[in-house]
Amino acid sequence: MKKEQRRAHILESALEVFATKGYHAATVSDIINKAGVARGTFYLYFGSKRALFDQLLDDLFELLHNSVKRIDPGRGAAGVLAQMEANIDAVLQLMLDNRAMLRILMSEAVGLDPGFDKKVYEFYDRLLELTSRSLVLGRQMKVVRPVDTRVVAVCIIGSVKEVLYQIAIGRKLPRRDVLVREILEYGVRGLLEPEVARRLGYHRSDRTK
Amino acid sequence: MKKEQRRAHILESALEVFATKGYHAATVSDIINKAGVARGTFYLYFGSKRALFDQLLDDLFELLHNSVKRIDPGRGAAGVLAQMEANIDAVLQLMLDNRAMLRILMSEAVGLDPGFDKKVYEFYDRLLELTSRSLVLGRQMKVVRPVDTRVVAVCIIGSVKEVLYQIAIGRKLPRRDVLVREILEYGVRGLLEPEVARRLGYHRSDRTK
Amino acid sequence: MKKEQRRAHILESALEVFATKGYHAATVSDIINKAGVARGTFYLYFGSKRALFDQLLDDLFELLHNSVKRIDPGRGAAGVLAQMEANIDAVLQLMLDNRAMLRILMSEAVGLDPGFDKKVYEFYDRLLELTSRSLVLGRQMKVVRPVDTRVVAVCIIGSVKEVLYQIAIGRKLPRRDVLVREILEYGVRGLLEPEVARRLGYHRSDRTK
Amino acid sequence: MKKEQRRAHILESALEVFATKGYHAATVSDIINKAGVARGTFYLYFGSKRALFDQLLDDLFELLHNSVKRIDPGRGAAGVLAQMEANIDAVLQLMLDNRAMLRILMSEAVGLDPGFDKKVYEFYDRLLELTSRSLVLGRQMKVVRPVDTRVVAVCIIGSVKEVLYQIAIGRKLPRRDVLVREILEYGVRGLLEPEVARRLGYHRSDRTK
DNA sequence: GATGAATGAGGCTTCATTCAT
DNA sequence: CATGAATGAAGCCTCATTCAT
Repeated sequence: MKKEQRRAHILESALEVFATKGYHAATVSDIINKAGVARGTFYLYFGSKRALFDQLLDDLFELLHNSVKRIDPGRGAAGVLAQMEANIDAVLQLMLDNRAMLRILMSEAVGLDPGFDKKVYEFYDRLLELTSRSLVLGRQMKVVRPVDTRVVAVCIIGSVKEVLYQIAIGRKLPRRDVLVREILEYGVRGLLEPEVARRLGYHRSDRTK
Repeated sequence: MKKEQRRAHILESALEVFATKGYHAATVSDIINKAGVARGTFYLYFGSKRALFDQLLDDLFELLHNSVKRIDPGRGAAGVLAQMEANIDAVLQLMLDNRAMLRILMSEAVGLDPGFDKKVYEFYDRLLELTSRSLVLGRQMKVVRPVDTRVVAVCIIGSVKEVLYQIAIGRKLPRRDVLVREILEYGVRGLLEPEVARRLGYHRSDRTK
Repeated sequence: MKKEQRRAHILESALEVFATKGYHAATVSDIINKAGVARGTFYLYFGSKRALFDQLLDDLFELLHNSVKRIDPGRGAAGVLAQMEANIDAVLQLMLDNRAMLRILMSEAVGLDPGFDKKVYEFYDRLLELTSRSLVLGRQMKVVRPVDTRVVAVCIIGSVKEVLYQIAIGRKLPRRDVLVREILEYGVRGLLEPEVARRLGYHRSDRTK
Repeated sequence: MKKEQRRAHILESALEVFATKGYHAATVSDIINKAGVARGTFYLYFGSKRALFDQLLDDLFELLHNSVKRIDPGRGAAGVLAQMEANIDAVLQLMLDNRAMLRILMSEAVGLDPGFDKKVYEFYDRLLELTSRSLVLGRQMKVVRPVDTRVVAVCIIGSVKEVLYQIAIGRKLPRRDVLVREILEYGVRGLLEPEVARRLGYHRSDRTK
């Protein structure tokens, strides 16, 4: 039991160090100093700095994955929207409550090396898959207009990611509830005034403008 | 003249190396080998590896910035949309034509260190500023419904960025024209069928659902 | 009783590990894994990895020493030869039956550090002393021709050692009885045909060729 | 040119360090301190401590190999003996003139790791091959009595090696000329007084004692 | 200007040994 | 007695940068 605590403690310390200095600038010395353990202890629990970061990333992805629920179409269009909202809210809440993890996801886990890239790629793959599926579902329910679901899924993920990224690099944005609402509305109703949309030919569902 | 060519040659070589191996994995040796110059020569043209990367990033940001035109409201709602489309198209074209730069932007320029973050932050700042301004303009023209322009600007940027990111990490997405259309339509008209939007109360422009 | 068994068990395990991986490449972890004891237990029985190896070497040298009997001159020239043969045979048998120890002797005990060298030096010293003494005895019995007993003793030891060394590094050599016979005959009668030796002036016992 | 000198200088310094402290105990710091070069310079010339030692060993083996000449049977039995003497003399001279190399060969190059063992094995292989061939030649010339040439070749090499080994670990032995004579005579005429050999049945060339 | 040999700070990792339980 | 988690000294190697030619 003590071991698991120790391990968790080192992991936490490393998380903070990585978030502050970045993966490359962070040294094992930084981590063990912060954790207050000996050098050897570090390697007792983690095979390498890289392996520890791997672990951190896996944990983060698992948390994120768990906070996103698959859409249940059973409750109609309004229900689907509510579920989408809940998902966005959960992701934002998770990441905003843990800025260190946010920085890891948004900065450190990017372009580290092919091995990491693969892991990140696969994570976004799962996320895109979930999103795409929801869009296809929406199409079947005649709720979503004809779109290229692959591309639009990317746009949706991108909106959430960018909000988080901007927060990660320090930009001040509104409170979480506003963020969720704006992201969602931007996605579902778009930017135009209904009246204008109609006038510009955006009132039909087909692609022939 | 000769000097400027040499400098450009080293810069190009470095771009490829950084894009292939990433900033940290790329060594000065890699760069001078690719460029075919001596080690000392490298430092004759660039103060440090870091300074060279700075230069590369500045160039990239300038290119990107130049490919985005400020929206001219004089040509009405349809004109504004066309200009937005042109901007998205220009950015995609620029980056798709230069995968090395795309990789730099999407991977290497992220989370390098606080100094770089500032540069990147400022770039996105200018971009967000432009986008926000367009949105405010749209509001004034009564074309855009009431939104939090700061947040929505982030969403728009995020959509474009994510499309580019997914391409950078190797995902196959449709041709550029499809991408532009989908991004734009996702943004301006949203996902919902007009009929559904109306039913769900998304037909009014105000926020009181 | 139990303690002595445990100690012996660790010693055996270490012997195998050292023979397989070599002294330096062998870690205490390797040894305790093979022995199935805890790390602390190791240090309960042996002061250090080095001390254990010392022990192993002492045991080996004692075994070897015991397998070499002092020559009894009482039984004439033929008896002396038979005793020499028995000694060589005993050493070969001992080492061939225990390849792990052979490897230790031939590889690991060599050039470890000045402290070990002393131990090894002293072992060979005793061996050379025994051999030299036999040669001196042979001279007194007028059986051995005039030789530099110190040097020739080294040659004799060298022949046996090299045969063992070649076996240790994996060379296929004939069965033990052939080895003993060849080593012995090489030593006592030399290489030349008696007729040739006579012709070349090797028939006299003195040094004036 | 300067580079080759630098390289040779580091090599020499390393040779001394290895001879004094042994391969494992010797650190790269020891070597660069002795050579008076920076750490990086070491790695400019040698990929690793191991690679440098490899080089040292290769050089040594080449020197040794060059100092051993293939026996020319054209000059009769006496000529063959003279050539054998010359070979032994050359090897002893080479090694005695360079105690550092002697220690490397006798101590450090033994049992280092499988890679090194192979190199050493192959060196002795070539040496044994040369020696065996000479023995076969001697048999054909009816100069050498019937022996197992493989085993006897090992004995011959062993005699020379052991003399060198004993010197390497610090034993005082006679001057080189005495060593050569004793080794040679031990090999060619054996230990017995001709008279005794005859009496014991060692006067015939066949194996039926 | 151009070259490339030389530098050395600093990083990661191993592993023999200790000691509280 | 036995355990195994913890320790930290010490080693190897990399690579951005400098500078004499």
